[in-house]
Amino acid sequence: MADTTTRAPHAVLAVVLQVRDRRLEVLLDAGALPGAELAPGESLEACARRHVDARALAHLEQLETRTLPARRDARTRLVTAYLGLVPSDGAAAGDWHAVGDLPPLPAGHGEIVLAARARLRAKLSYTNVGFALAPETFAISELRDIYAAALGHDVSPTNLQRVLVRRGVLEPTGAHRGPGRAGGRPAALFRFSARKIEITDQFGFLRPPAL
Amino acid sequence: MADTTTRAPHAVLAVVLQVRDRRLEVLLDAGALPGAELAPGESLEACARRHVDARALAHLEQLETRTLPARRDARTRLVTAYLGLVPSDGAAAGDWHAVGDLPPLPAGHGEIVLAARARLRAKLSYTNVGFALAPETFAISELRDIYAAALGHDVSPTNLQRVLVRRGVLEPTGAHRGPGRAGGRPAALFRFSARKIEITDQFGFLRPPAL
DNA sequence: GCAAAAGTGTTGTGTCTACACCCATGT
DNA sequence: ACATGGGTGTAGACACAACACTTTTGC
Repeated sequence: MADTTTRAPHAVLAVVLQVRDRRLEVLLDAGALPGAELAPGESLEACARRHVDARALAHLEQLETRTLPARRDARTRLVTAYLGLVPSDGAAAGDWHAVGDLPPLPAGHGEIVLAARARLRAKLSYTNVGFALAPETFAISELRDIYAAALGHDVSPTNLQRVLVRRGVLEPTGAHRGPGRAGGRPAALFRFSARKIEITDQFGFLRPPAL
Repeated sequence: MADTTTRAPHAVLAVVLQVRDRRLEVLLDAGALPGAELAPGESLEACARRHVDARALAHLEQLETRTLPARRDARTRLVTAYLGLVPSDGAAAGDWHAVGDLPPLPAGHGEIVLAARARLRAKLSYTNVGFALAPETFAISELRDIYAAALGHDVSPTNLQRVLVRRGVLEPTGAHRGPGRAGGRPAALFRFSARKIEITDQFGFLRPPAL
């Protein structure tokens, strides 16, 4: 439309995260978080997907909206940040950097990445978001590596399996993976029973009375 | 500034909640959520406080940003919603309505109120946000009524006290409230040990190894 | 003493951690 | 046989729900 230039700038940034080689990585574009100016009539979510390989995104959610100093003029500049997740076997094209070892970023981008990681860590504990980081099917040891990289601490495969199966988050496929070069028992393959986000641990306390 | 009218409209709405008479209530302004257009150079949070009695707000946090249909023209209209909380003994001036018995609201406002209530309910379980709904000091039975109204289900005073004290959220003041007309044991008065939000139940599961 | 309101004791249950042990495969 | 990697059994810790019981007040 002709009034495009009369709109105050509103940008959408995406923090796209992935686990590869046991590290949590974020997608950068020209040394910054990928993003775009919101076009007239465009939804925020559509804008977030615009500069990301949308097919690879298994999950996308809004993080927060901030005012950032503008790059050129001094006017208030609004930025809405999104968190996107890509499975570890997804098309990994792009400029991925380990979170926690990032190059210098534009003002504010670093904080947004940390907010995204904090959100991911919290949601791994009480939702099934893991599906968005894991391949379609996987062995528990593979899932363990993904959780450990995302959470930043070691995870016991024993308990990971039992917790997620008890909650109904994971289900066995019946298939098995062949053992590696050095032998070892074949690993059972699992899948996430749902591939969209759900809360799996609803009540921290104060649940409603049984009757 | 002279360029005010050239900015695309970005509004900030506030869902201000309060418990009064054992009901969760929301503040309305002229039949809609209170809000304002963002002024140039103004922060989102300052804008949210602008049309609310800012002294009474014990807590304010951002909810989400949406695109809503504009009221007059057909352009995309961005709205950032905030959740504000007022203690039950705060200055209650304003047009308060019971959540769940609201008059017809502008498009989208109803959903935002429900999102705010859902956020409050979740955070009551794993943070100390209760401080923002409760008076400075209170008896457990009073806190019970506040939690029950906000959560929408009955709450046991026995367990509420033990859970919150064990977590270090509540602490006894040592003072007691005189008994009512019909007698009864004097109630001990408590306070929240912190008056800003903290996470009190950090790990739902998968906590880091003990050593 | 009795009713009312508040607080404590105690038991049970569910969910998680930790760790020992058992199973299936390759060499 | 034995090393390697995967899975199961089980005991203990912890936090919360439920409910009975005791304490402190007014009448």
